[in-house]
Amino acid sequence: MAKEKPLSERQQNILRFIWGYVQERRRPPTIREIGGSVNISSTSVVNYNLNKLKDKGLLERDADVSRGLRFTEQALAMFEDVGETVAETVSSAVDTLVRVPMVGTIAAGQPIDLPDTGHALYDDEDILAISAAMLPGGADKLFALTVKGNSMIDAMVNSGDIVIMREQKTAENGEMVAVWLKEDDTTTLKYFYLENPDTVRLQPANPTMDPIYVNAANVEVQGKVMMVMRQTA
Amino acid sequence: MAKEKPLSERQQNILRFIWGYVQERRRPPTIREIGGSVNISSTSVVNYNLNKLKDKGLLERDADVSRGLRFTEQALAMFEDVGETVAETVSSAVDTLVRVPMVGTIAAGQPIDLPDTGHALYDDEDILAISAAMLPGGADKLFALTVKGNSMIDAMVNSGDIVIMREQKTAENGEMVAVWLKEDDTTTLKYFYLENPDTVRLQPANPTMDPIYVNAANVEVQGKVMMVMRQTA
DNA sequence: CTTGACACCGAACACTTGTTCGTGTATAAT
DNA sequence: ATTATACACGAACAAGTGTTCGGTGTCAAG
Repeated sequence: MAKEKPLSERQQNILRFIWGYVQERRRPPTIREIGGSVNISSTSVVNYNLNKLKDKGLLERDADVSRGLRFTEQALAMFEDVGETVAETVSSAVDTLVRVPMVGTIAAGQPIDLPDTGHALYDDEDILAISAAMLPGGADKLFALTVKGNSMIDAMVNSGDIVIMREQKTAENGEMVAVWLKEDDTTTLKYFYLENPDTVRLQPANPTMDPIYVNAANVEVQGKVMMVMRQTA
Repeated sequence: MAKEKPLSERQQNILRFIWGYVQERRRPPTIREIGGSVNISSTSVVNYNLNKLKDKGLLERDADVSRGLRFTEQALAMFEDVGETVAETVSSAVDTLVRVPMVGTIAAGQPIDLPDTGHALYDDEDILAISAAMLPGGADKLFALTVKGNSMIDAMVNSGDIVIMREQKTAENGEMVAVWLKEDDTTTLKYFYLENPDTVRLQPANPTMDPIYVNAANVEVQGKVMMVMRQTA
């Protein structure tokens, strides 16, 4: 792309006019309509300026057709910065969401049923949407479970709470995970620490409660807890 | 509007072609382009069919200009029913979200700073978006606070959790509320019960903990707790 | 069988629209 | 002083595009 000079005032006015015209009439303007709006009486001056805007990467032109103008993505981004259309604003807002399927429940006495790959099959009402900033790492392998029973109070998790998890078979120290304790037939949500190759410390979220130490062979990591949500109304 | 006959196959094909052409090239097609796409060799037959679609309320036509076609809202709704455009799908998805401003913190030793009316002024990064189904009653008067300190563990709320609240000065029995206890200089989050006109029972969320009974005059309700969210990753 | 409505068609035409040409002015660089 | 570039302009032209006209064929109703 040619090295860019700033847009002239006339060129800015042309862009604004084209934008407004497209919003209102759902088609691009003609050379003569553009000229009329910015007080250019000659079609060749309009043509010259449109070619400058094309050189600057803001317009595409189709030759030898009527109304052969189109904004480039760069130009559309420029207009988005100004926030001029609801549709584009909306579209960019949705890019900042992740959509998490509600796939079932979690209770102490059974391992989690992990979801099948992908969740395009879920109905909208089984999808929980939330700001992506709340769930770093993107939407990959996320699912949500509803908690049944009071057995996870040590994790500061109540019955009825929603736990959002990311499928994961191993854990890093300090991560909150769902683990299935094979000998106890129990699922628990706790912070994971590998004390030594044989021993795992599982630390409750409630800081007033003591950790438990279990044999590493007894621990089956089922997922990383990304978020807990409690509806209170 | 004239009594409508069903669209002919040719007319359906014309509408589909126009739709696809507009999506791809960002301008309406010419009479001749339409004719070429549906095997009509005569511009007057295309003209005749476009006028029929206009009579049926599906197109608007501007006379004596090139590419003077536009879908009516009725036609756009028809296409939406088919779910053909991302923009409209996205727009309807966003209608199922609420956007909650993050306005500050909540700690035991101070009353909440309630936000000013409206939150159009907040930056995007201070807005938390979440499925509307999770927050019944709509977006009115919602705000979010980050918890500071461990003093709300009895509410099953950890330091760092996010509390979403709706501004409210009174409470119904069974609602979880933020209350400022004047004599104690304390904010607490508890389930509210008016035991008698003079006495309020404040019930911790943790079912293993005992309630407190306070003089109703000592209690200042500051908002209803709608949701608690804990990031664990 | 006749009539009217509808759908279709080619051709001509009028108008719209984009491109090209030749020219002029101002400014910056050489 | 000269040259190059940017910007500007009116006019002419070619091509694109929509409208109109006169006509044909099919089908349903009377």
